[in-house]
Amino acid sequence: MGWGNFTFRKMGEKVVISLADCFQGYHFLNPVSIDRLEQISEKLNCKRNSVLIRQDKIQKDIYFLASGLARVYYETADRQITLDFVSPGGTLISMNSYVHDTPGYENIDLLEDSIVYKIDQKKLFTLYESDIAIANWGRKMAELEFIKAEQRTMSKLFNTAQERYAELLEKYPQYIQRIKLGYIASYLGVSQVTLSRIRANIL
Amino acid sequence: MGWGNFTFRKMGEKVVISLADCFQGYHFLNPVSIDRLEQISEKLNCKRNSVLIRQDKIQKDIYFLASGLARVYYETADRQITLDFVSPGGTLISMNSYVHDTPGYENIDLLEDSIVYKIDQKKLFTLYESDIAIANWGRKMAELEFIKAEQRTMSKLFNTAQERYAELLEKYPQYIQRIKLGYIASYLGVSQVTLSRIRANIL
DNA sequence: TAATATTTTTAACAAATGTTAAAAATATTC
DNA sequence: GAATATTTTTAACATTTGTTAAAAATATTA
Repeated sequence: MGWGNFTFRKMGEKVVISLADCFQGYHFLNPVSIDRLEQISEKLNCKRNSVLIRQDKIQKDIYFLASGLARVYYETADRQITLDFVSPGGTLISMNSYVHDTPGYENIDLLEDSIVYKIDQKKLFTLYESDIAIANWGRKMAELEFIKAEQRTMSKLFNTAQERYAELLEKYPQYIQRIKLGYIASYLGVSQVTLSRIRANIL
Repeated sequence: MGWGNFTFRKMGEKVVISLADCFQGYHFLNPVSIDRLEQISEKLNCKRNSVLIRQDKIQKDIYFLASGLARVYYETADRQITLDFVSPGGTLISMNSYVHDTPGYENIDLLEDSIVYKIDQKKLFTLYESDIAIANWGRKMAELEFIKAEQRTMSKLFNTAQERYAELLEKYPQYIQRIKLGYIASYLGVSQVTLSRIRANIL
């Protein structure tokens, strides 16, 4: 998950990341193993507002976002909290579902028309048992996703909402303008009213 | 720590987890692979208040806590935030350091005299390349640590400090009484004064 | 056990943020 | 492009939590 590490082209141009680059984003992989992973992948064209993963459904498969934009959020009866925005090259996964075959916590929606690759979990688990390069790639994926999640946690613990908003603006101006303030506010951990106040101070 | 310690000794319940059980906590492992892991492990007897991992040092190795109690925390110039308490059977790791060989975020101290096993990261990485069972065990470790961290995040996002304190009390009554309120307060994400108010309400 | 040090609770006040509701701005649809 | 719907900002007020400092309780040391 997370904002991909890929540099953006000119504003307005649509970023498209290849599936192989999504894989290699975690770890070097030899061509044979890449081919094996591609064979258990399926390309999907999804419309804006599609729901990829729902917290009440078992969603074992992994998605790689080739283009578009996604939002990851948790939900209770009365609240919805945005955990992350994911840009092309990023991974969309409900780790709990992927690991335990049970419903996870996260909902994942697409905020834009997107291209995603779906990897069949069952077939991936089979590859883990037979291909040590893929097993280590899968290890690396979990490790790096852990670190990304940890960085988000750290940022939320130690930086003010104002600092984090400024960071977002600087790092991803092209996306922020397309995302509803309510989503951003819940990502920052404040109410939308407070985010409006922050914006009024900054601008 | 008088009162808590007394209770503990009286109950005669010092928990000790074997190294093999620490390993198997993540995933089944065959005896041959367990043996390989044990060969790169070192048993350490550590005193209360020992520092295992410091955020400003590279600490690549992993520790398994066989007995005792540990605290994981992040620190800045003006604040210290407790992330987790770890009880026997748990793993002590600075994931960023373990993965990237760079200083991580976490400090880990022992709150009690403890027995820990240290696993040499370099040798572990070598095993990952040659033993597919260990590679998948390492994958499982990262995946399950991710899920544990996610659960902590979820709990902090959706439960009140009061609810989380009640949970702690129920889950680790024997430990909580031995931990300073300041540590618990920062784990809950409130000031110590607020935690005192919570306790006054509950009791 | 007395003396000292540490930890926890309480009190008073200040500051920050949430809530509700209405107005303004912007986007979408026909 | 006008009408409608959605999103964002602003205002007023209430509530929560943090801060500081002192008192009380508990633990440690000699």
